[in-house]
Parts: sequence; C-alpha cells; structure tokens
Amino acid sequence: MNIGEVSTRANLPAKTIRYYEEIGLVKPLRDTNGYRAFRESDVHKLVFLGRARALGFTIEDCRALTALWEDKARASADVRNIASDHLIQIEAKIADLQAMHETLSHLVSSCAGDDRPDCPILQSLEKVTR
Amino acid sequence: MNIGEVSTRANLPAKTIRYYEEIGLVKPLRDTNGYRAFRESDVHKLVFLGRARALGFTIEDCRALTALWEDKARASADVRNIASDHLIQIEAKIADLQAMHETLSHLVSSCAGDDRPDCPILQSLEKVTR
DNA sequence: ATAAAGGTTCCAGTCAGGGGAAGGTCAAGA
DNA sequence: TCTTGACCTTCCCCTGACTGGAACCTTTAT
Repeated sequence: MNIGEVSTRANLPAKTIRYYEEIGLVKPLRDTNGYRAFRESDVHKLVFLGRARALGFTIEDCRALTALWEDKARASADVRNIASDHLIQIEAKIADLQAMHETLSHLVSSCAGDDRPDCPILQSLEKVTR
Repeated sequence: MNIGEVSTRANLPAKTIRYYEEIGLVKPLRDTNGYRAFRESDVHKLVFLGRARALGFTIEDCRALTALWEDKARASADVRNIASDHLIQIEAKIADLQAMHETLSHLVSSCAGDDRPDCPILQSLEKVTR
C-alpha cells in the first residue's frame, strides 16, 4: 500500500507519516521503485498514533504507548500511569487557560470598544501586578 | 540600566529580553562598552510584554498591542478586537482540552491498573472511531 | 508521446525562546 | 597590581511536531 492510501485510511497527512518513519515510530517496507510499502499493521499503528496524538499525548508518550501496545505481556498499570500523568497535565493546562480567560473577559467587557483612546485592557497590561 | 537589573525588574529572562530586541520589540541604547543600556520606558514596555505573554497573546499580538499602547490616539475598539479574538481562541482550546480530559478520564477509570495485560485504554486507542 | 498524479529526498521554516561556548568588562578584595 | 568572580557580549545549535517547497523520479491514463 502506498503512502497516499495510508494517508486517507489513517487520516494523517503524508508528510506526517514520513516524519513518523524518520523518527522511528513506523517502519514500512520499500518497493523496488523506492516507494514505501505499508502493511495493514502499519496502518493500524498509524491509526493508533493519530488517536493518541489527538488526545494530546506527546510523541514520546506515543512511543511508550505503542511499545506497550505491542507488548502482549504488558501490565495495564504501565499504560494507566502514562495516561494519568497526561490527565494531570491536561488539568493544569485547563486551569491556566481558565485563569487567562477570566482575566481577559473581565478586561474585554470593561472596555468600551469605541473610537475613544482610553482602554482598560491596555491600562491593566501596564500594571506591574504580576 | 544593564540587562540583569531589567531582567529582575521585568521578571523576564535575559535571553528573552535579547530575543525581544532581536525581533524589534524593544530597542535599548548601547553603552560605549557594548552593553545594552535600558531606559525606564524600556522596562515599562517589557513589563507590559511579560503581562501580555502571560495572558497567552502571541508575539505578533504583542507587537500590535504595544503599537496601540504607544499610540495615544488609538481607538479602544482596536485593542478590544485583538483581545476578544484571543478570547475566542482560548475558549476553543479549553473546549478541546475538556473533550480530551473527558475521554481520557473515562479510560483511566475503566483501567484496572494492575499487573494484567488487558487495558481498556489501549483497546480504545486502537479503534478507528476518530 | 505526453501530461497529470503520485511518489522520493533534502532543505528550510515555524514559535518563542533555551543551552552553552568563547570571549570581553567591571568591581571588590588580597 | 593582580586576580577572581559576576556580569555582559555574540554566535550557533537545539527544542516539538510538523509543514512547505524545490527538484526529481515513477506510474497511470489518454
């Protein structure tokens, strides 16, 4: 199977798949013409990678997850640890963004948004109250 | 004022300040010895930049915001537009992260996390249901 | 025969800095 | 006066996870 079909089936850009090969996440075979020859198992793995990336796992997380995925004797605790670490990071990011959102939405709602130059947003950014 | 003091007062790493000069966000003078010579107004601006970056504005947003900040005749609407665009992006990110969080926390709580190899997290990542 | 569509590699760029080397400058203490 | 250590300078490479583009090769359809 050529990269185009894999791209469609795994819903990943061809560039991304080539990149994943470059960093050793997938290892497709090669045809005599130099084209990558993907097996079903490669597609399967790329789908897995796409799902994991969409959930915000880093590439290194993905490397660990696919290694566990391919290890039939793995302990589920190993997978769970990666996932719950990631969950904690997601929670921290959400909290950060919510704090930003609160501050900014206060500012936006306090700004007239008209032609006059006085703007509470800029006034607030000016303060040294970090 | 040398970069070290500015770094302390603006609460930004010296590397960051040099970078901001490189991309034209600040333009400190130079002493005869080649050291950067910052004015109070530079510090003021760097504090502003630090605040804006902490609120997640991009560098280009910051460039626009400082231009408006320094333009005494600006319309507050211009500032408000930048800020509310940014607010929308923050909201989208929060929604994304919350969706990830929901999916992942379901998975984590359904995983035994023991020594056995069967793991619902991996099983779910395997599905093509993107 | 030719053109379009698909494949290949390689290079460079993104964003917002961080790390570290090699070297110049300054202030304080012996 | 010398030296030590803190501070400053530029320079270049590195990050993550790709993306864009150039130059070139192969396959397929007309």
